[in-house]
Amino acid sequence: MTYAKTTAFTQEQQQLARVAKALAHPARVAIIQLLASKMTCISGDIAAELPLSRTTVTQHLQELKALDLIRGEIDGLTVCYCLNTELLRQVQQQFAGFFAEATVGPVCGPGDACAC
Amino acid sequence: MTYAKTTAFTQEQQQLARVAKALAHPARVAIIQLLASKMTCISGDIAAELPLSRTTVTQHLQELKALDLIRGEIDGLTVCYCLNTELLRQVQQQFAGFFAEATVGPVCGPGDACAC
DNA sequence: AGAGTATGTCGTATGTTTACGTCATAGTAG
DNA sequence: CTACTATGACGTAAACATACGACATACTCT
Repeated sequence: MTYAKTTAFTQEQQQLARVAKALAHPARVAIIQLLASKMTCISGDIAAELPLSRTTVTQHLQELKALDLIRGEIDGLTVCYCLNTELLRQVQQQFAGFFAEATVGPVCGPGDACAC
Repeated sequence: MTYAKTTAFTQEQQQLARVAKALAHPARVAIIQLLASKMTCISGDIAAELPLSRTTVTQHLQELKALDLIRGEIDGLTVCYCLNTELLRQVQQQFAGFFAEATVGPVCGPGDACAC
């Protein structure tokens, strides 16, 4: 196991990292923004809007779906993806908490507040 | 070039993805939390607090440093890492904006508001 | 049924990340 | 100067991510 030594970290850290990973590719960021901007849940139109092959887009969609950040519902021939706004709001809180924690300190530059 | 087709996405999307990638590993999340919790900028003590070898921790530190999320200053024999709170605040805003955009929609479940 | 369309799965080539041992460097202390 | 400590750089093996073409499935329409 020379990889993924994710055990031994807190659940909180692992969860944050997992979601961050989902956002760690421009295509997935773009997908979420797309789904947010269109009220209607589009399907394979997503693929058409991105500069990637349909196969690759499907792959990104599956990744987001695996984390339940988006949901897919079959509607006849097409598939309808929508944001899981409920979960997104939770994630939002999680990130907000993390950043709040990380930004409380004083600015630390050359000769600044930090005690180095 | 079968990888990193990050061109063709907006600067905003790329930037968000870049930072998300930095947070996409529990060790890096832990490092930032550690630096935030200790007022003083510790150095290789970080390695001692994490369940990873010193080499690996250094690698994660370099990754965070490459994005300028943390700064390292040599103080004699030890090195002093501190959060770049200035930049972190910017990133915080960026994520806040993204999530604000993503969470405005209605909840979309089976038979819910979305027009599928 | 048969043609056509929308999706997802599979295989695969290539690039990237993770983790770590070993070595080189540089300051510290005796 | 010599031994010692703290760091980072280098090399490397294994796991993972990305991108995509080709195939399989399933629904629609005539």
